[in-house]
Amino acid sequence: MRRTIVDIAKEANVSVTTVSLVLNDKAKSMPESTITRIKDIAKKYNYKPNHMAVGLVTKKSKTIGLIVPDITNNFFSELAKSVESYCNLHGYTLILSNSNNDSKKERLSVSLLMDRGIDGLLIAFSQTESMEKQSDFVKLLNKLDIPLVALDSYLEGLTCPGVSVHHSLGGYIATKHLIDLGHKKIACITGPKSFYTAERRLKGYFRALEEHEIPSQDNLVKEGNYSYQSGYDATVELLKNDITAIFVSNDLMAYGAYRAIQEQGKTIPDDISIVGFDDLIFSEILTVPLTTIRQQISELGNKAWDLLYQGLSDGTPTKEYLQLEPKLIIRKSTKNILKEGNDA
Amino acid sequence: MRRTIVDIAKEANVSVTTVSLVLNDKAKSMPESTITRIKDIAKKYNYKPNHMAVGLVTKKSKTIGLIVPDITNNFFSELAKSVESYCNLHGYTLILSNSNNDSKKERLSVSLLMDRGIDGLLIAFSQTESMEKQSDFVKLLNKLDIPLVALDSYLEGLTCPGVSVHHSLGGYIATKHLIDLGHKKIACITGPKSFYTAERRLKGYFRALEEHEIPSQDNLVKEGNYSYQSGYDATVELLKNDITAIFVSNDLMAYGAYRAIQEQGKTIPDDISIVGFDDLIFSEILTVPLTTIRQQISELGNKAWDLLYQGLSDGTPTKEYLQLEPKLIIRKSTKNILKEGNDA
DNA sequence: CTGAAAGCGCTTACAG
DNA sequence: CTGAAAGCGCTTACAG
Repeated sequence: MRRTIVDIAKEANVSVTTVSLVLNDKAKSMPESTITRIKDIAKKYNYKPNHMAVGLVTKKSKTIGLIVPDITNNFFSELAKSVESYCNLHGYTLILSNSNNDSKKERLSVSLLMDRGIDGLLIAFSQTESMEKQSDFVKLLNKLDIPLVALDSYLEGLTCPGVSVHHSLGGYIATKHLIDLGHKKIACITGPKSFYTAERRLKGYFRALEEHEIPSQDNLVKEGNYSYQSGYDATVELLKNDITAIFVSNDLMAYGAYRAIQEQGKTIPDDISIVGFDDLIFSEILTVPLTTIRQQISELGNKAWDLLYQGLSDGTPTKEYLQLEPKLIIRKSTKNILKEGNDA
Repeated sequence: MRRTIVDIAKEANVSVTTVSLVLNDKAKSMPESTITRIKDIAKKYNYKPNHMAVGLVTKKSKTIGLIVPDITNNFFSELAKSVESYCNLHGYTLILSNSNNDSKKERLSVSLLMDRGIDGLLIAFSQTESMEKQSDFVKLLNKLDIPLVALDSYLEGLTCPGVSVHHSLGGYIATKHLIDLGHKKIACITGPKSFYTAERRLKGYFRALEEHEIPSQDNLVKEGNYSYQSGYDATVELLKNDITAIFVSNDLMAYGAYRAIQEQGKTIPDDISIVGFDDLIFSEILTVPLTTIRQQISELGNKAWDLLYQGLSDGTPTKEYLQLEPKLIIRKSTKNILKEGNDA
């Protein structure tokens, strides 16, 4: 049977006030004997305060919500894992919610979680909706009376802090790597342009080209939807042009590109160099291991937590949007076409 | 500002009792006018009952816990997604906890969740510990006063219901498929034998062999740890024998097998047929798509929820352990070696 | 320094 | 049929 603070007070012959004070380490000058007596009894019964009772009076649930588009996506499960560990470390519990890339479900999740009385909220937005429709959602979010942090995504007009990998820098680094290897005819397979991540990565691609005075060509940029099949399809199209390299906006599409290239009897990296983005575990074990951009997800979770915790502790209300440095992982899918040597 | 039941009672000129009754649809013969008046006011203020207050008096948190070894593993994230959707459907909230394959952390999670006042618990056990050490954990679990269901794993002596894929049947089907294709020299790469899943799958392999009067050979069974590298290593060893097929206990190890086979200049399925287990998304997009055993994870989540819900609703206390039928997905990595045709 | 008491926002016997 | 009141298990001003 679960004991209450009253049970302990009785057994220790003190008031519940005293028990509460002692157990919360708020007892100042109290006889050491009383303190140990109370603590001993609490330990004996393995006393744990009733979470709901505490929450009712303190108005804190010690719970935080995390909304992701799809926990099945490895990026988000890594993120959830990281965030969960930080939550636990600080005595918070994580409630996970999948929006299934559906903005309706996303809004529903927000209100469900709010009704639950979460103390803070982390959201990785699904980005499948037009800006206009989002504007009232943004308004709602800005009015929330709990700290909020945006993960790996952003909505126009949001006033909360956020954190993501520096996607445009990633696109830049990937493209620059190709340029440094002597490539000039560099295509790009981007994700849906309405996605924050895709748009930023594409921007990096353009910037790298521009900086090196390589004119960009519309027909060398194809839009996929981050799926394997779309990577395949885009590559089939792209291969009709005279290209030597492709920057692919995520690894999954890069796998599709591999297939298309192989089917055309061409080889990687001899005929076509490929750089991906994400560094899925499979990228390393491909027959031709994929050169790609790695996102440091656990660091992302760390920063996200820091940002949230700042809000939770009512520190200075940071509104900054952090961008973490992505990392180029050079493997075997890119080749230097200047010298007669092999890869990078 | 968040309204309370008192605010609504005042505005509607009724008692809080009445408001509570109406809002919980427990009002029997009450003037329709009063009901609508109260409901309208509630809607106007977007009233939501304070979750902690309700919980304090009803002793229900409408929260359930899910402990998994590693959410980063696609199997568990699929499972979590499925479970979460059923929870939400029934008005429950899911708290996710990672045990990181660490039984200490697993026990900690259980007590943390219990302290939180969850109404039910789903656990996919990490199976990295000896049976003896587990026995007190089992005792603790059996004493829990909330419904519990075991997921895809089991501990000796547990008295709760559970559900998993019928692993031994999966191993059987996989091996029988190979036998049906004319193979007789069939190796097996198993997972850690201390794992429930690995042990069961291996058992299925043996049963299929036995039923077809193919003697099993110790040197044709290698134990891996479910990792890519271990699949590779095991295959290198196995290839020293005269074999024509391998049943690999999970897809990731099968990928390692692919690499080893390829490095030896052999081809799949012409020289070696391979059957995996899991059906990861990558299995389909391999150069030689992998024949494998698919676990129907969303159904698993469904059944798990049903089992838990039965306990939650205090129905008949089922103690059954359900085993779901696995599905053979035939692709290109297995070949019929009897007739001169091609694959299955 | 300690304890009695109010109060957090609900639900639910129990009277009227 | 309705409402006053007790009570869920805590925390925290406020008196003594």
